[in-house]
Amino acid sequence: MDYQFKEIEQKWQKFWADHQTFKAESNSEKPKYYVLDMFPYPSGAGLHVGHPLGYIASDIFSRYKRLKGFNVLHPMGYDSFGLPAEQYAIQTGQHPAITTEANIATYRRQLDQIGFSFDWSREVRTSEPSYYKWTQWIFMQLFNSWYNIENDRAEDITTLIEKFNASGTADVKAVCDEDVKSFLPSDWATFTDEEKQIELLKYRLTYLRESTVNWCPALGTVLANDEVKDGFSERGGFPVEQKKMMQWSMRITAYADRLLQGLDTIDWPEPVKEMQRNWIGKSVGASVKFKIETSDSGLRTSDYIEVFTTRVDTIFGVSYLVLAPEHEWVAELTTPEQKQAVEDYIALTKKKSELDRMADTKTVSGAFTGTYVINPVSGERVQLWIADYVLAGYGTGAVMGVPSGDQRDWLFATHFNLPIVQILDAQKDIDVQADPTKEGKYINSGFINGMEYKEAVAFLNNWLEERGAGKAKVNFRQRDAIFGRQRYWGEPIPVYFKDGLPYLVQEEELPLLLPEIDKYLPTETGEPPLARAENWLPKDGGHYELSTMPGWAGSSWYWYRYMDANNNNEFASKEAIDYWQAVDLYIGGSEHATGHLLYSRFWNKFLKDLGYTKEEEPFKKLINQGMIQGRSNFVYRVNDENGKPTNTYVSAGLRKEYKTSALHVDVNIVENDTLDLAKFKAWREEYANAEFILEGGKYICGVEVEKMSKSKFNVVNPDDLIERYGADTLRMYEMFLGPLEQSKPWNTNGIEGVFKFLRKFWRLFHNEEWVFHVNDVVPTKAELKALHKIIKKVQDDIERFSFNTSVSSFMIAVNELTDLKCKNRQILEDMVIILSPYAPHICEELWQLLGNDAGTLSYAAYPTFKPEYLVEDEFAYPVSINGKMKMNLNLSLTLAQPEVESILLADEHFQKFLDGKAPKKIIFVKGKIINVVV
RNA sequence: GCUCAGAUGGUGGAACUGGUAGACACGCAGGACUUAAAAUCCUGUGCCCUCAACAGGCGUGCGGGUUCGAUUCCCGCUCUGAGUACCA
Repeated sequence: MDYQFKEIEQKWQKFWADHQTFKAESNSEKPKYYVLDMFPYPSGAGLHVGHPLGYIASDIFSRYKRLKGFNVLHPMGYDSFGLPAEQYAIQTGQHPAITTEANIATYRRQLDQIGFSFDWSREVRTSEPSYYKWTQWIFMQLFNSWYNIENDRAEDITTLIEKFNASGTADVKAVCDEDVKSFLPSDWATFTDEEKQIELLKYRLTYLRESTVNWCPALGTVLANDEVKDGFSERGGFPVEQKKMMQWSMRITAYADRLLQGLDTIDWPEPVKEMQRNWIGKSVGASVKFKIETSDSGLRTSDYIEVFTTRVDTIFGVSYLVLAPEHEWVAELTTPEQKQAVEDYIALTKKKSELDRMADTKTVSGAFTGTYVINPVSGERVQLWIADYVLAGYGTGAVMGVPSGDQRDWLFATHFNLPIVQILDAQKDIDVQADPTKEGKYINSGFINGMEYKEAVAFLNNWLEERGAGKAKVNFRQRDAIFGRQRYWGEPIPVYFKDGLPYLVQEEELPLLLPEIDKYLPTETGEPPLARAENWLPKDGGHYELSTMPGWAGSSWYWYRYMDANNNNEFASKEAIDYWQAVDLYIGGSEHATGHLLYSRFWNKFLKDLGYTKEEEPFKKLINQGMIQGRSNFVYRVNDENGKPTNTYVSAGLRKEYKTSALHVDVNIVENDTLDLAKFKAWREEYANAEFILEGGKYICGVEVEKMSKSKFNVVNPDDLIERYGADTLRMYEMFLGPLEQSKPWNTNGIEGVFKFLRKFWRLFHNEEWVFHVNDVVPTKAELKALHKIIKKVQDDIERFSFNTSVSSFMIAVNELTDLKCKNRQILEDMVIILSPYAPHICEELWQLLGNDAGTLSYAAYPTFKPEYLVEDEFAYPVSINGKMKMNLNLSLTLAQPEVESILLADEHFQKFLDGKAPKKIIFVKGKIINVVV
């Protein structure tokens, strides 16, 4: 029979499902291997051809690892809480759970068609109560924990209470809010329960705090920093404004250093690590206090202004101090004479939008407050300014200006005529621009004159600390993550409020179910949708928290749930966690670099601190698959002289001769950029009577690379391709397209080549009449060579995730075996095994035809590479003259340079190239090349 | 601005440690089969010069360098894509 992909694929997909072929056991004699895909949000649009790219790669890897004798965990699930289902609910009244369920069914059908070897018995859905029960449980652990800096890990809150009881705050080194109280054990004892709770909340790893949040009125919710782009929401592009709100936060900053250090231990793409490093933004420096000079009018808020600097060594070069315009002391520190100027300036900065402020980094602006501060090291008075280049949200919102060493300070000083003092003898041309060098010895720098950088920093930090004027300090850009959304379709936060204080619900009450509501909108009074729930009340009185968890909650621990997905007593059993440990290979998009991947590492470290898990890092190796862009096709409608559209469409090559408008055309009625005219006429009514100006008898469409989207008619659906070519062809073609990590436009041109390859492979096992036919003769040397070449090649390729090159190699191998007329069972059976990770259906069928038990292919043994079959005794040496390849010379590989030289010089053909000239030197590299220098 | 990735035929791409650039596939051209088309098969296909060539020249973004030899290493530049942005 000819290659009947449809029957074959259906047969084996059913077989795998019926026999649970890929069910993984959480114990085995075999070594374990955990392959994870980033689970999808099940959107209403279904899968397009770009989505499965990473899944195919991970599936090939999983199948390969099984053949290599590993016990492989390769699960799949759905990140099923999210905004689109809720937006749809708002519009239609349809419960998001129903929409989600339907979308998941579509996803599942599409995924099944591609023949993935997922263990579906471990499927998770973040929106299922059986799953989010444990997301809530982890939240409760965070609430019940604090970060002990001494032990550098999270601990149960009871250890903090013990410390308070024993010695008050004296011994406590914690990551906590800034406004914590200092108290003695005797004070603690006198606190009311309420006071104690208020104080403890300042230490908990998830805590409430009034924070300025990114409020998006259009979405009716708060967004995380990474969900906001240039003042607009990443999803939907709605304006975002700043608003103060009581919010749940996660103390991720406690883990900043460990998150940074961990990056050095994991095999991730360098750009993702770099993005996380930048996001965390660690800077080592010092905080320094500048005393405020009390003016005659008695202005004074505090004794000091504290600045953060990474160049404390330049402190003698300070010629002014700057506060952010939003700094809370600005009004109090402004003298009456400067009041007008300062207020005008603040008004000006307020008018500037985020965008203006970013675009315009060149213009220098600022205003003098009239106040002076005292440089702690030199005792010098310097002016206190405000300027919008200082950000209120970073460091202390105050900066010391050192014009000789910092270009931005230099511009500021030059513009406002402030002094520029050289502080290092190695600084050059500081009258033209700043020189940030750390070289040389200090000058004009008081007691550090003559010192070098390292010495000066250490000395100054000490000096400042002894006098209480400053100290060494590490600053992070990263801030605590806000953990609440004013939305319906998310995990309820397992907290209730009584007398204004938050309390956890009892563990037995979990899961705290999402209540039914009549409308999925905020209430008229602006409360979140959950406020609409009737009779949704905690049994101790009070009311439940009305926010739900953000999108990243459910995905921050899901890889553990897969280890033991159906466990009702724990998020995963200790045995399962001990066995599977961490994800060995994680494949997904780089868009999650600073979101999901950072939060997951945070929760992972937390769970480890509490002893529930073992691994400091959850994802050992990460691969980012490239984005598949759309490739749009266009037709060109001819316009008449008045620019009015006609009914005529001109082929792309001829369009310059006419006035035309380019119109998107459905890529599914275009093949190799040639338009199917009949389908085009049938596509839309307005084209029914279209006329065409053809080139070479064809209508050629224009091409452009854009995002894949419905409105551009460039969405290619895997279902259509599977219908036409089968899943095995789709799988191989997606890999054949190019390197996995590279982004590229989808182009169906070329899929025929892969389909032809599979037919050719099928034909190897059949005779002219398409009857299955193999023989049992002893394989020839040439056949063995072709086989072992591909065994080695594919193995090497898979290990380095170069799937595109192995597809080519398969083609070469099958071409070779076809030329050799190979019908040898031994050879072909090994071919079936090595191709099976890529094209599992056809291989299962052939495996069975070869007489093996159905379905045993998935756990067959990968053939062993034997280098002796590749050993050659002759090699066609390329002979080049002055590096230019001229001819090939067949020589025995046993020959050494002297013999080779004499044979070469005796060669007539070679002599022709020499053209009478004498060779100066002959380079001979055994098995590689002969190069003659003339 | 900074960081990272990349630039190879008409197209997707290959060349893994400095050793025959363009594998494999698409497309295109020619041929076989067919009444014809589709499908299938065969042949050719980097560019230029040439009737043609197992003749010559050019050729991996551009300009230099190291080397017997560079797509690969080094220096400088251009362009494209991604991320990030007054971070003190």
